[in-house]
Amino acid sequence: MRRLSVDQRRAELIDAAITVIARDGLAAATTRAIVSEAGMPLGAFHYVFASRDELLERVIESVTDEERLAAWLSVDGDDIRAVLSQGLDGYLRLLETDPSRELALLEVAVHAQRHNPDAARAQWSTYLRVMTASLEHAARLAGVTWNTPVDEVAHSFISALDGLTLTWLGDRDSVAARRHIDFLSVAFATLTTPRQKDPDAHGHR
Amino acid sequence: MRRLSVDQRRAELIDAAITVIARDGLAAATTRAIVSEAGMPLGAFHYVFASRDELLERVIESVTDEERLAAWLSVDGDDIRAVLSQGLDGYLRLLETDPSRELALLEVAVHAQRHNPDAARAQWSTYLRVMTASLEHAARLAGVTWNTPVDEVAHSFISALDGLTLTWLGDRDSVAARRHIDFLSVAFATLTTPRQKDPDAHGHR
DNA sequence: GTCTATACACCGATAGAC
DNA sequence: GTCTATCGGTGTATAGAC
Repeated sequence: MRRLSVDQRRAELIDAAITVIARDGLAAATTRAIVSEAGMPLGAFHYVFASRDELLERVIESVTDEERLAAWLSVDGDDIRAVLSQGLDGYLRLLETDPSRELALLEVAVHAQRHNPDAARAQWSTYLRVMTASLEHAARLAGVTWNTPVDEVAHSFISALDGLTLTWLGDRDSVAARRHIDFLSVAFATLTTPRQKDPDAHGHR
Repeated sequence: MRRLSVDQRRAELIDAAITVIARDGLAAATTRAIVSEAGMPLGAFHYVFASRDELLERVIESVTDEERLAAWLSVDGDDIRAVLSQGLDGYLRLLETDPSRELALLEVAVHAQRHNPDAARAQWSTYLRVMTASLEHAARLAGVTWNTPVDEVAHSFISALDGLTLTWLGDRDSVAARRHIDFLSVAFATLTTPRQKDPDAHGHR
């Protein structure tokens, strides 16, 4: 009937899988539930994916952590503490808006950790790279430089973000989460030093 | 043959379930796999539990987060930064020793988040209470007081611990984790102030 | 009370009709 | 290329023998 390209079908199935996992959990995301969500017959599944596991791999890969970090693009201001705080708050708002989606990503990540450690590690590298770029962007905005290697800062920041996510999903306490964000902003701000725009302004020439 | 009390059977099945989940993952923890691990016939399962879900509920309840916090009991020293660092490092060593167990706890927690939010919240309260006590203990050891409400500090600390866990499970980078621990120790130390042992030593009398 | 045997639903995957 | 019908296997739960 409807004639779709293989790539198109793959994309629709990946999308449908994320929807089902977010709504009903990973265990309920059976091949049948996924094709039903996508409005396709069961046969279409194994026509474009070798197995359910292969689909889940593709789900991991498609889950761009950049999504999580999109909040960073809209921040501004010249105070590093405020910039970090805005970025974290933007992410928290994302979390509040769609908690079950974040829970779904967590489920898939934990599943991958056990069933496909290599893919999980690779995804983690991407996450680190994007976070490093975001932190450099934030420092540039606020007119500061990181006084600690930025990839080390990024590691700590990712850890803080993971913790914020897990804790909020557990207690749904947004007030406490925002207090925590304040604490984190101050803590990370101590890893920066003001940047001299012009060496002559402070120089020894 | 062997005559066991219902309570005894329940405890053995819960224990077997944790073993199976740690080894093979939550999805593989079927009733058959669990009774097999416990050395019981399948019929014994539904004799003491109404369903697989009921068992998983009991698993959540039995998973004392106090385990995670046991590391705190062995720390000493009179520098708050060092005490916090030791506590976190002790937990990291626990994580390094038995990663699949922590992964199992994470899987169960995520599952509970979706299938039994109330139990998950209750468990979280316990966690917060124990962490609060640990932090008070740490401050006493180091001769300082928290200058922020201790339950707020505990919330942040749990978030940091959750992040440490999730990040380490993702990248298995112990060097980076220990650098992060140093950062956290310094950051949390700023929330304390030295305590006067004796008012007269500094007093105005 | 304890355990064996089995019912019944649903899983992933495929063969083969169209 | 697309989809229906079905296979073999495994899941939870239970009925009934001991």
